[in-house]
Amino acid sequence: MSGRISILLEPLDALVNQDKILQSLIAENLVSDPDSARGRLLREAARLFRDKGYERTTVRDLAAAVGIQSGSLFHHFRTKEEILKAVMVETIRLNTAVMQAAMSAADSNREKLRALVSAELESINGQTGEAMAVLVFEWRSLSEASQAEVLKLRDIYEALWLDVLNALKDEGALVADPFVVRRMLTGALSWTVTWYRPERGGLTQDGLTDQVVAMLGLSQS
Amino acid sequence: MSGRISILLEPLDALVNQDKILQSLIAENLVSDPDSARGRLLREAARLFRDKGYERTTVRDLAAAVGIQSGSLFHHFRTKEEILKAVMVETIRLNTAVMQAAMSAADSNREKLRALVSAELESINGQTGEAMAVLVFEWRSLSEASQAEVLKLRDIYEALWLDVLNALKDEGALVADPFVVRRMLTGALSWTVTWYRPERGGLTQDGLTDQVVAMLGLSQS
DNA sequence: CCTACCGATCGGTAGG
DNA sequence: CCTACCGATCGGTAGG
Repeated sequence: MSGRISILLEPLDALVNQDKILQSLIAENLVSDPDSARGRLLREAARLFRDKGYERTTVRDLAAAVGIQSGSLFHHFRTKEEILKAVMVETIRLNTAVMQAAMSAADSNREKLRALVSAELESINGQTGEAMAVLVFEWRSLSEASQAEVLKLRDIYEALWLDVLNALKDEGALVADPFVVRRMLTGALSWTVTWYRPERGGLTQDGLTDQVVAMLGLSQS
Repeated sequence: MSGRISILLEPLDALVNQDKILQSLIAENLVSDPDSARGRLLREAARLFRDKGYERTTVRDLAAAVGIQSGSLFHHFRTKEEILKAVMVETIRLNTAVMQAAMSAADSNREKLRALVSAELESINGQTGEAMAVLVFEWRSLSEASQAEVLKLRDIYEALWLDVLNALKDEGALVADPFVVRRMLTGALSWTVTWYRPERGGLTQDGLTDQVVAMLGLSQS
């Protein structure tokens, strides 16, 4: 599982697999088609929110990013906050699906944890528009009503993590409390968006995943 | 070191010690006296920035928190951003001093790491006005000129962490890369501000420190 | 999806 | 430290 060939193939497999999942979610109307007007707006919004923050991103920035006038935005969304909510809802839906697929492909709990870490790092730092970092850092910009709505989806997502961490605890592989570990990982992984620059060389995303797993005291199996 | 008495005394010792450090920093004009107009404003600003974010905090919020009119703020600070910079500078100065003291009191590298984790958790979640969380989460709200200025102080602070982590790596106690571990810890520890509520019971700050150390695979000594 | 514009609020200023 | 106010910019609207 750690030979030279799998290192080359894994990212490719993951990409193909992720595209299949995306297509089926679009078909079920759970996420927007990236080629639609709505989809393109959400992708640009996610990028802007991630890079400069929700509060510092104006409706004029959002409109300019997709080449329309600011007033035209409100044909698609009633408020700016609704755009933030949509970004979060679609991000979490896609990621939950991607992670469930990655989990079912893994045999051991250690591999499952590695898959979760890897997928979340990809979602936070990836160029594909799924900005998990927005979900984490802009949470308090969401109205309470929207928070409650997104929280239901988040609970499902978090349950994936807790199941694996609890299993590792039962195995004796994990010493610390699974709940605390998950919260620490949420902070640690999202924080990578501020410093991790894979395009500058150095640590690959796979190498970073290894480091996270090593930090937890779990060998790579 | 882990008897019933030390559990009771440690927090008190830490408080007394921290106050001594604060007094000497005030004497050197490195941080503002908490009882001065400037000091009270910075303390309220830190709390507001931490709780609702810099962008969402208006100059009118800041003025109201100390009972003056918004225009009067600009007698003390030329711009709102200057207030943010002052909060960050004074926070990092105080914390560097507190940490250096904690380090010199510790014998082993494991104890030093524990002291660093404990001090940072206190600075992030404490009620004493030293809001490390602001330094982390509002970094991008700082102008580039101010960032460069604060960065010099941060480098000293980060060096404290890297020295201890590198020593633990050399001892064989740490498996992962010290640099990566420190960045992960930055995210993990600051993220506690969003979920950790010691006043609600449950995990104590000491217990949380234990969990973090346990998560890193380092026993409590 | 555009043009034209709104009321509110923002950070900051002038003069005392 | 206050009163009174500013220009700019914000999210959002009306009518086409």
